[in-house]
Amino acid sequence: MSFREPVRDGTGVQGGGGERLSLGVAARLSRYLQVLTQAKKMGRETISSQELADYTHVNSTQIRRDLSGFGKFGKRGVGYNVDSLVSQIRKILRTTGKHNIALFGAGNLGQAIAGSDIFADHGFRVVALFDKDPSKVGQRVNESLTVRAYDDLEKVIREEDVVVGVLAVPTAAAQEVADDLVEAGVKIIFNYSEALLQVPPEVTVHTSSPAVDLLYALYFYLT
Amino acid sequence: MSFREPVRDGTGVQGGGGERLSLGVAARLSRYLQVLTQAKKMGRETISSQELADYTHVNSTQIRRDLSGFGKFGKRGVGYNVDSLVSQIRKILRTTGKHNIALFGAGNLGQAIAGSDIFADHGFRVVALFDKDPSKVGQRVNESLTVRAYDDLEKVIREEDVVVGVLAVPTAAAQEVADDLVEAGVKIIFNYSEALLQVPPEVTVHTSSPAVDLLYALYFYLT
DNA sequence: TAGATTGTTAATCGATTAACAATC
DNA sequence: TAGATTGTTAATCGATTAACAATC
Repeated sequence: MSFREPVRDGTGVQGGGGERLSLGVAARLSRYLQVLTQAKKMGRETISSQELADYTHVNSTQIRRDLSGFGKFGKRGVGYNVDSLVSQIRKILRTTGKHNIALFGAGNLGQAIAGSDIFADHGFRVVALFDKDPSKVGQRVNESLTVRAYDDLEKVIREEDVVVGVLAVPTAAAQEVADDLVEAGVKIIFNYSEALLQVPPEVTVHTSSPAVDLLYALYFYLT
Repeated sequence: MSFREPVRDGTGVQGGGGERLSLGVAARLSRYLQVLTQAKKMGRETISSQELADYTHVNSTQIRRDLSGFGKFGKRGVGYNVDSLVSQIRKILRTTGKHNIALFGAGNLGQAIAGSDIFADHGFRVVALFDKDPSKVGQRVNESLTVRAYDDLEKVIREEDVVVGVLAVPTAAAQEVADDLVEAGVKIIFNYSEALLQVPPEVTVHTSSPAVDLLYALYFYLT
């Protein structure tokens, strides 16, 4: 079977061609990748679709179906090789490269993000940390990051090739930063504040919502 | 997926009776609630299904469909009353009560969570903050929270009626805390570490995954 | 071999969307 | 009234699941 020709079979699964994945498939592949990355760190060599299902809360048949649309990655009776599945999914999601992030807000949350591996593990690099508080500017938060002045935003975004802006600022300040990011040409904004951000249609905002997930889990606990 | 519900009328929509919502409906209602809560804070009196769609990334027809399954909450030509929709959804999700949370880890992330409104806005109250570092025990992190000794876990969980444990601890420490929470009878664990937690089937783990959402947004940006 | 797990099919359920009458 | 937006239908698409042969 050739992977050149775009295979459209009505299942929403495609060959390795040039077409876009559906929203659902892309979201699920990203989740598999997260679990696989961590499994790799823990020294796991193989993982079964059932284990992936336990960790991602996606049905194991769905997982096998998602993966088999792109090739035969598994080994019957054994499972999937963690290493090779990671590279396969990265290829499918086209996220094999490095992508630069600018982080806003050097408070508790900003420092927690700067010090975490969550972004780094997936090819994202925090290349700049901004804060409006002049007394924080110049402060070193880890080996490679120093708090920069907010006024340098546009220049830094351009020079460092930043594609994602992450907002760890107070809710009241979030819209202004978002506006400045849009102005500077950033197309993806990750919002950790509670603000409902107004942005042009070509810009994607993702608002982090731990309480939403909690409400949802609680519903099933209570009923 | 561990939650199966009985099939009703084929539309996935139900009357206001006592039945369980489907996973999808419960998840979406929770998201509407988040946006409505913030809209209320901003002084909005009404909101249209289209605005809700913009903020939640759920189709506006889907939103109207979800809501109309429980009653006629909107006013044609006007939209939905924010206040009344908030109480309606809370009623549907049965989250009108208060629920207590125990937070683990008094580092940057733990302090960020303790100082945020995200949980409080949805009826969750952080009633205890634990840390294993003896030098942090007794430290005050805000008006009502003082870092407690990890050894008091079981006693505090029982006395304070804690239903959710939130892990803001290093990845290497997460499994041990999870085990102790399970032991103490907690059924919902919210995991901010990268660890893949092993828990019994009756316990729900939600692992926060900002990088996953980012990967996913990036895919659509790059293609 | 025996046990385990993939890859795949087929049936059903739920989500998505366009369209539009009802009505505020 | 005129414009806006809900509530609802119908068609289609994607997700979910059980089941099981293939095969490691």
